[in-house]
Amino acid sequence: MLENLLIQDNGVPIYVQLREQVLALIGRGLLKPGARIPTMRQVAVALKIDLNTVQRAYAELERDGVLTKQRGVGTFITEAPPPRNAKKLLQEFAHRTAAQAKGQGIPLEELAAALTRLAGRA
Amino acid sequence: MLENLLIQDNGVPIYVQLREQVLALIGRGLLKPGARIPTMRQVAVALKIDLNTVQRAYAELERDGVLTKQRGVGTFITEAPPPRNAKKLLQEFAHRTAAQAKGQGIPLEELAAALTRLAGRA
DNA sequence: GCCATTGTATGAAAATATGCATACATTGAG
DNA sequence: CTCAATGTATGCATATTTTCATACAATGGC
Repeated sequence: MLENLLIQDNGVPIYVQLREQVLALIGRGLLKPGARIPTMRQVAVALKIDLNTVQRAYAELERDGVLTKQRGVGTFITEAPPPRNAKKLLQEFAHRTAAQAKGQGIPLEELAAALTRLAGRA
Repeated sequence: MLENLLIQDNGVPIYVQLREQVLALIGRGLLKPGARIPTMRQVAVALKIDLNTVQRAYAELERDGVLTKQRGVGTFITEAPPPRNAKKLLQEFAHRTAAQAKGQGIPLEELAAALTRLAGRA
């Protein structure tokens, strides 16, 4: 997985870049549920960033139910996605995504189409 | 143009968000070469951010040859701006969104449907 | 039990981002 | 020339981000 990570000096905080890239890898299916991901120390060394910075990224991913950390063992992709009030969650997520897309100048129709295509490949 | 700008509290520096969104608007064709864009003060007031922050975003865009600032006059899109790939932007955004949705346990099909509904109400 | 591995925690320092206030410099309209 | 509009610049305060150093805690293999 380490070879798929790249930290850029573009003003975006390192922990944000790392968090988004892990999410992207999961989305592409390169990281499957239950899979082990590199230790925080490995990531820190490989990307030449601080352990605390990795910790922050991992912590946020765990807070979002994406990762599960096990002390002394390692960190893994969460097996079952967090089950919550699915409808409310979906609506909130959709609105947030719509706002982000609008900010990027991306038409919602095109985004919806792209997501449908991605869903088809699952 | 101001109505197409949206600053979020997602850890990404404000000046980065602003810079990227201006680039997105150009790539989308909503800002054409030679067109005048809002003054830095207008942006600062409209988005409720600091003048210095706008200045930084505009400065980087000028450094990249995207904008041309004229003291006492205004700021304009450079006549021959570097091309921006709208498709790539959409794909990247879609993948990122898909990853986030997956991490939240949201089926892409449902998200796509929800976004389509939101698009219809525009 | 020992111990290497891995995650967790803390405190300090430096760099960066943001807001706030203020002032200066240039341009064009009148 | 006068003046409003606009970009440019500076200093200070605060919060955030990152690095550095160091230590603690739990797990599993031996």
